[in-house]
Amino acid sequence: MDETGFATHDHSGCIEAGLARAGRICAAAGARLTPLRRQVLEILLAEHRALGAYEVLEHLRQNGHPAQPPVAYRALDFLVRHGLAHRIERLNAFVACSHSGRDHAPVFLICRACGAVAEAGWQPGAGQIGAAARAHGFRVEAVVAEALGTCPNCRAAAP
Amino acid sequence: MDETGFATHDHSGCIEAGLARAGRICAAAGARLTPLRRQVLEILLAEHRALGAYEVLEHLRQNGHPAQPPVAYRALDFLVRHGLAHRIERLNAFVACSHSGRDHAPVFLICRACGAVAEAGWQPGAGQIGAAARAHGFRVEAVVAEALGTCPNCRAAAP
DNA sequence: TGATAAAGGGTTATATTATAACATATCAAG
DNA sequence: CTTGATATGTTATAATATAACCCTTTATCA
Repeated sequence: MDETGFATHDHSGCIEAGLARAGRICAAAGARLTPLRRQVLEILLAEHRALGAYEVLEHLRQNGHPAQPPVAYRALDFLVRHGLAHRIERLNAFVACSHSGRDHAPVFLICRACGAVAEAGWQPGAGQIGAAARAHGFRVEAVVAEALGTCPNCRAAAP
Repeated sequence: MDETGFATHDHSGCIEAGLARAGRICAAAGARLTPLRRQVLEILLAEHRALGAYEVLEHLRQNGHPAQPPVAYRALDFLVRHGLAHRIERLNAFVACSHSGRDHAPVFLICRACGAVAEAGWQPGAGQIGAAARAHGFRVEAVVAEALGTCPNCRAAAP
């Protein structure tokens, strides 16, 4: 499975697959997926929404880890650097990556009602941001693309 | 002038035009462009970059206004609600709007080197975010679209 | 006009998000 | 084993943002 979207699915398999994929990516990159980093990724994978760093910290503490803020931020930073998680700017929060490829440019669909975050791929350089950049002579190095709205599940529940 | 981009231009005229436009928009909307709000807008217009709320606050204080944080945040919130300024999520900062129309969906080009922010219009619903939303059955209500990179001036200066 | 509701602004305190700085521990390479 | 690099633990604090309260100004209308 490359992308989960808002569809319901087997979540335990989803977590296992995410952890396995993370192991492969880190091995290939020569990066160390330590128990702490793995645990933070597991926390993110267990939700289908973005978690704030202090929420992650709370989960760590509930797991018996007496962590201080830098512990969460450093692990999250590692995951983001290696493409295993993404930062959602609009929410000051982090979400597990649900795409396989490295170096993808994601666009996020964030549900206001339930907090779920779907991740879709896109072509940086193509489309309207690319056109605007070319028109201004601007060289794009990173893109933040986040849409807020309502997911189909929540519209079905409260239309 | 509808858009400034990264081109150099007459800045005093730029500020005056922005304030005049703000006056028209507020009059049309029945909103009050009070001296404080006008002053904050003027501070934003005087730079071509995004300013943090505390930077705005610092400018207010230098102008003799003994302001506390809520003063800046409330004025910025007003400007954003009325489309006179935009919040740049990636920077936790605010920039004066450089487009005429109300209810436009902006995309921002943010230069890493000089901090300048250019604003381009776009068609929400069209393009790749719209396509991703349709594919997921997601209803988009607001979009954050921000590109980080280098502007032509900075690439010319340090290629 | 004067009462009154609604909006704006002043101020204090505090919540939330994020990082600097330094000590200790663990790992990988020679 | 030792050494350099990476990771983690810990304290303190910086940076961003808002709650809550009070008073003033503005708009509305009997």
